[in-house]
Amino acid sequence: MSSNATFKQIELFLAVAQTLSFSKAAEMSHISQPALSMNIRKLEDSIGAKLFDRHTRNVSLTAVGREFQDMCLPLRDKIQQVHLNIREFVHAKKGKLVVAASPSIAAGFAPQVIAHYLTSHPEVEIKFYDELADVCIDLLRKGKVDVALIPTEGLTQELNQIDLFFDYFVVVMPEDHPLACKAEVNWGDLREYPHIQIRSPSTLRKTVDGQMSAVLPDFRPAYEVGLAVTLLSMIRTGLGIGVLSHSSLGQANMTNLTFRRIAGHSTYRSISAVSMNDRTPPPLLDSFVQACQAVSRSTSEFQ
Amino acid sequence: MSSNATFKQIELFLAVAQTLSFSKAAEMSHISQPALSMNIRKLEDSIGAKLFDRHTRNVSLTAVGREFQDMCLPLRDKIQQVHLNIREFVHAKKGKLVVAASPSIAAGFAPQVIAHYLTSHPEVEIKFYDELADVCIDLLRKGKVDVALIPTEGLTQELNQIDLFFDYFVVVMPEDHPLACKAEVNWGDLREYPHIQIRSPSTLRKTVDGQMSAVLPDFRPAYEVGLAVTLLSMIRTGLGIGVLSHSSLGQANMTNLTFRRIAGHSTYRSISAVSMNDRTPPPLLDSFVQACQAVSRSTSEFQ
DNA sequence: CGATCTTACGGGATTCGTAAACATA
DNA sequence: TATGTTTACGAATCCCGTAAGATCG
Repeated sequence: MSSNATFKQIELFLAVAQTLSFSKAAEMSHISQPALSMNIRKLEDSIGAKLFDRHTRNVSLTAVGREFQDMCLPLRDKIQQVHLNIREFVHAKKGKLVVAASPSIAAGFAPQVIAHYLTSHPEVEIKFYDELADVCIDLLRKGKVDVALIPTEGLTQELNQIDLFFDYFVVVMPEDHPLACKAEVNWGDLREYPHIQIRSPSTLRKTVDGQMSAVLPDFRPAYEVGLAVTLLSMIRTGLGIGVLSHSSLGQANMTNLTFRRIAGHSTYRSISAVSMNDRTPPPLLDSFVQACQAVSRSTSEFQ
Repeated sequence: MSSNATFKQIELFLAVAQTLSFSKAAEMSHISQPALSMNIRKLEDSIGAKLFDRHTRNVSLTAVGREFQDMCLPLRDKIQQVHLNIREFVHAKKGKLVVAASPSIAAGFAPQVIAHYLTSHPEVEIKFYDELADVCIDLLRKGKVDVALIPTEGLTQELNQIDLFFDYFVVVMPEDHPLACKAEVNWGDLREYPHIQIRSPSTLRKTVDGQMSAVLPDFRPAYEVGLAVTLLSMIRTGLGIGVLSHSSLGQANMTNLTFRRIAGHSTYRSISAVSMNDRTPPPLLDSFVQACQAVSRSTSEFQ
């Protein structure tokens, strides 16, 4: 009647079924033989049928016992597999990790980190979102994402932030552009040239809008585009200049283009690995953040 | 560290994972909420990682918890399936049965019983051996066979025997054979005609040899063949007569042949369902033996 | 008589439920 | 403050190991 059979009882049953001896199975299982007897009896009671025919010198499986053995052997395999898998997961040997990054980070830093991470953790399955920073934080809050690589400004305390590197703003222009003569430029230098911006309200966009408005009250971009690739292409044809983050240029096609760092205030932002403070981190998170730090230290464009 | 997780703990974990509430899960599982808390804690300890993030107003799965849930859901299905299957097996709804029969029974009675049994127990899987009675008993002893349908003579006490029907010896001959004029024959009537026998040392063969030797000291068959079909064919062509059991003729081609019952002593044998006395019978055995009795009662050729 | 399983029994660990404490929205 | 989880603790239960009993070769 009762449906409570224990893993241990099944293990013990299989030991007896294998050895066809209570005493040997007890020794093998490191329990006393009477205790084993009782366990088998309990199991038989819960099943409602004898599993073994025991005579003084001979133990043999009944028909029900044989059937039960046939069913339990794959079951034990499954249980052991679950055990093994969860151990590997807990010990951060394999697992799943959901990563988000804001657009500019997704364009340069994040892919490099993921590639680097997978060389040392080939069994890990990474799901990646490239979304605006606000969306990343929302995904974090909802628990859809384990860690976000985003610019950090005014994060609430519930978010745990580990700084990775400073991402400088640069102005991108054709190689023969007048500004290319200067070693550094500042926000004021930019106001004379038509701007091309990415349409989405990214943190970069907001910063540029704010700073440009300060030096040119009725600032408006000449063009708005959806993708960074389009933006660079338009700059290359001489339609204007644009502000991007230094870290995102590593993966871009920069032929006939050059860039200059912007000097002054609000000319960089701190990029961090952000996770939820009050949630237990996935075991892989530590090693992933370490990979982020390793990449940010070892790669010149993130320094 | 410890690798002991209980079925119950997994059930409780899944309940909490489903409801995301300790109190609801406790109520659903009919245990107190603190007890549930403790079980989850034990499970977490044995896994070595937190499964839930609990805050006062909010319970959510950790990454490890999600992974564990993904692994446990199919595991629970498997466990429930084992439960269901073993229940069906114990309650004789489905299962396996290994049947053996001696050659003459395998030729007529056994197939009819099996066919009849499968109409009422379509889920049962029957394995069938047709072997000499001695071999059948050997298979019984070795536990390879659950029940044997064999002639019973001098069985030891370890064998449990349930009588089914009397199988009479008959002499088979061409329709125009001189003996066909008689309503009954006796062993002495047979000595004047050439005998054809089946080669194997079946119980039938042994009986015939014994009885014929009594009436004809240097009795020897004119021909020995391997199969009953061959024997009948040779009788049909007039090469001799042969003794078979009545029950085995039902399935045979008897064109141009007729048979007469042998009168006197040692002219029949008792056919029984034989199983091991000291072994727990498979749950299906009872119903199978009942099917044997039903067939032997309802079919005229077994009366 | 020896090997092997079962029963009996006492002690220790486990587990449960009630009640109180604790933590957040 | 109200809701929901954890801690504390006493009692009941479970489970194991030792020792004795039973059974068959």
